[in-house]
This record gives sequence, C-alpha cells and structure tokens, in this order.
Amino acid sequence: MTDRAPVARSSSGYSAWRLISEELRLDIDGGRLHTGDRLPTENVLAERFGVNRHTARQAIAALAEEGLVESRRGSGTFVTGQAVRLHRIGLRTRMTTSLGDQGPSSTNRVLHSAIEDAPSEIARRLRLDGSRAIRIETTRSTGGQQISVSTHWFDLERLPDIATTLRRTGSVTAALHASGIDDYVRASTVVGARHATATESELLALGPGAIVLVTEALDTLPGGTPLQHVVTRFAAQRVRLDIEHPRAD
Amino acid sequence: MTDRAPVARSSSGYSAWRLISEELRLDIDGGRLHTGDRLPTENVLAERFGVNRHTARQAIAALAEEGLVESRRGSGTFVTGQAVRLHRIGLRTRMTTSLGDQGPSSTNRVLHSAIEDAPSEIARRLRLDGSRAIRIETTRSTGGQQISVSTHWFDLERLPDIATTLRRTGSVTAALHASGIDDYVRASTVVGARHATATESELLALGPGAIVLVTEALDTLPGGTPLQHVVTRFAAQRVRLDIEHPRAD
DNA sequence: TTGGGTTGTCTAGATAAATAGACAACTTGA
DNA sequence: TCAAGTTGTCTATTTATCTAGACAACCCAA
Repeated sequence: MTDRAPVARSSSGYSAWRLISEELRLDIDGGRLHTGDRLPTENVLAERFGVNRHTARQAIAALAEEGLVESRRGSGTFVTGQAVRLHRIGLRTRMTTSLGDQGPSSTNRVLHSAIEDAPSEIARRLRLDGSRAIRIETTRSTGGQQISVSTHWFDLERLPDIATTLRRTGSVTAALHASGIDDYVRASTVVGARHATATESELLALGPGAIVLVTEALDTLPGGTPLQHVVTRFAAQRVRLDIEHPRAD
Repeated sequence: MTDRAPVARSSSGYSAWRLISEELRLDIDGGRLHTGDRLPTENVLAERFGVNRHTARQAIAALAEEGLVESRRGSGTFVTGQAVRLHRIGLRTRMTTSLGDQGPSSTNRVLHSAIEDAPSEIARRLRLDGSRAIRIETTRSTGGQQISVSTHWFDLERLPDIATTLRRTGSVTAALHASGIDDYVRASTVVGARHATATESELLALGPGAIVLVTEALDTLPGGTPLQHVVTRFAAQRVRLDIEHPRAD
C-alpha cells in the first residue's frame, strides 16, 4: 500500500493529481493492491499525500477513466483489475507468437510504408552500402488493447516486396517466409523508456505524457546477415518485457 | 528534428513546458540532434508547439538544468551532449562488470538491510518455505552519476552473512563468493517502466515524475537453486538495457 | 562598424490548477 | 432503523502556470 512522503510538487511540470495517480497505479500493478481491494478513502489519500481531497479525487478519476479502479458512492473505490501483458524477448523473438498465448484476437496493422534513405546508423547496421531502404510503420493490438507501434527498416534490394506481403499477411515472419526466408534470429536488443510523443499517445490510446518502453532490435539470418532493424514502442502501463536467458547446458 | 503537432495539453496533468522538454529530449537522445547542434530558436519552438515564447524558454531551462543543453545569449541554445550508458543483461549479468568498461570509478553502496518476511510472490520464487529473508537496499553510481537503486532478497538460512559481506565488499558477486558460491546465473528478467517514486527520484537525483526502467530478476545456482531476487530501478534518462542473445551454435 | 537575429529580464494580465468548506446521496454494519 | 462513514457536487478563493508585450544585452556576419 502506498505509504510514501507527500508528493514533492515544487513546479516539476507534473500536476499533483498526476503524481498521485502514478503512485497509486504503482500500488496496483506492483501487486500491493489486488483486484477487488478497496483503495484508501479520499480523505486518507488526501492526508497521506498532503493535498486537498479534491486533488486526490482527480487522481482517482484519472485511474477510473482508464478502467483501473471503480468508485462506488457510499462504499469506496475498488480495484477493478488490469492485465499487464508479458512480451517475451529472446533469440527467436517474433511479435506474432510472443503475445499470442495470453490474449485472444490480436492483430497487426500496417499504417504506412515508404522507400527512403535510412539514417546512417541504421544503414550501417543493415549493411545497406548505399542502397535504399523500406520503412514500414505498424501497430499491434490484442484483446481490444493497443500494445505497441513499430518502425521496421528493410533492405530494398534484398526484400523488394516486403511491404506488400507484410500488408497482406500482417506478420513479419510470414512476409519473410514469402520472400524465401524460413528462419531468422534476434541479434541484439536494446531497451529504454521515455515519455510517449503525441503521435504515439494517439496510436496507443494513452494519455499525453504516458510512458513507452522502447526496444531497438536487429534481426538477422542464422548466419549473421542483417534482415530487419526494428524500433518498437510498447505502452508501458500494459506491457512488461520478459527476457529469455537460454541455459548454457 | 522535432516536427510534431502542437502539444496536446488538455488537462493531461503535465504542464506544457514539461511536454515540450520531453519532446526535445527525444530529439537529442534519439540522435536527431547531436552534440554541438543548435536548437531551433525560442521563437521557432514557441510557434511549432503553439505556446508562448516564455513557455518554450521554460522547457529549455529544464534541459539546461540537467546539463543537456546550454544557452548562449545572442547566439542560441546548443546541445552539450549526454552519456547514455548501456547496461548489459544476460545469462551472467553482474552489476559490477556490466557498466564497468564504460565509465570510470563506479561504486555500490548499501543503504539498508533488514531481516523480514518476504512477500508471498518473492518467497515462492526463492523457495523460502517459511524461512525468513534478508532484504538489502543498494544504490549504484558511476562517473558521479546515479545509475540505479536495487532491492535484493536473499534466503536468511542459506546466506546468513550476506548483508555484512555485501556491505564490506560492495559487490554481490564478491559477497556470494565469500559465502562459498563461485558461480551463479540469471534465470529470468522482466523489464517494465514507470514514473519514479519520490524516494527513487531523490536517490537517483531525478526530477519528480522522471522515468525509471524496472528490472525484476532471479539469480540461481547453475543447477537452478534460487539465490537472489532483485528489483532494480534504473534512471531511464541515463541508461539503456542491452540484452544479450546467446547464439545457439 | 552596423544591423539583424538571438537570449535574458521585466511587467502585467488571463487562464488553469489546487485549496477550502459545506452539504447531498448513498452504503454498510450495529 | 439509525448513525457513522463514504463518494458526488456545488461555490468561492488562492496559487501556479501560461500568455502578451516590451526592451536590454549580446553575438555574428555583412
């Protein structure tokens, strides 16, 4: 249960109710408050965080709007539960399978594709040698919830049809298969976190200023030939990344 | 360079200048603005984000206070650069080595240790079977920058002296070695992201509302016997997690 | 040297967020 | 049934943030 110092709000750029709602969210998906539990009363929260009851109410209202809690007049505010999904990251990371066993009906959608010159860093990783690249923007949602948005980069010469097949199949694995690639592996993954941009907030149905987990990864053929550079932004409030540690048996 | 829609700030709980400074930070550590580059002028930024020049100034001031940019009267505001550190996560993840090759003088410090009943979920993962646990809070900093805070859980019966040896050596690996454990491996790692709590912000010298990357991991003996459950919160603005993908050769 | 463009600083006013208090509507358990 | 405790709603006030305009201090290139 939340039991921390009053919210420090000396002009941090964050309103008091936002800071409080984030603390409460922590208690909920940190496991200190379970589905069905009653939150502390508005008066208790107000006192605990050193704010007025109305401010505490606004924090609760924000969580209620997300469907995380539900207030009932006369009796209190209750955790309605939330599903944090696990996305597995490992040697054979594939979007389509990693979330599939948890949620129902999940869909990939291609938003946009274009032929461009890749930024130098990406061109280097894909070993483009001056050839152009295909950039594809996709989103993924499962169980009615937006999970992630991705930017994929492919070598235009090596995979000229990847955009159309990806648009048709909705799966990178299937699209690569259609291009004669039966297997690929994850060569590197770097994880960071930051605030969502306005565009990301819209695509992922997040409040502005919400947090995204950012993975930047390179997929290659088993031999090491680079295939895909992909940057994925996950809605941090809905996803945890589960990292695979293969045993060196 | 930032070229996005005006900041949507319809009572999001985030002030306009904070949203703008986060967008600018993105341009900087996303590689669109390099060290030495000049930011757009205050008037341009104000127009681009649809705010008053004073609001744009406040966004810049926040970045300047972090040392990310530097304003020079008459000529403009320039990126002073920033070091994002890579923390490697893999089968043999150890704090002491993973950041060591990048930065100079890095130190681990034990803040607190106590003998407690572990939360049920952690007790299960450590297979405590009713025995008590040792909880140890540590911080890590390198090159004068606070990197992370961790909460470690150990089995009291199995490792009764871990707190004192950890306090003396400053290294989990060394402390385990002193208890006769020469090797251990990372069994699982789950990564998430959220806003920092007030305590974390203080320990990591972050502004309130800053973001932490949270890893929750289990270390075991090579045979699978659980040793340590550890939750680490990294300052997201200073750290990226670099995930190891061992090749199945 | 000069003029245009940049950041720094000041004043004032408008808008939004937080505080303060009161009371109604409702639930629950004694 | 009743009393205590809870959330919902309203008004008013204070405080913080954002806007608006003006001008000084400074840099730099023509």
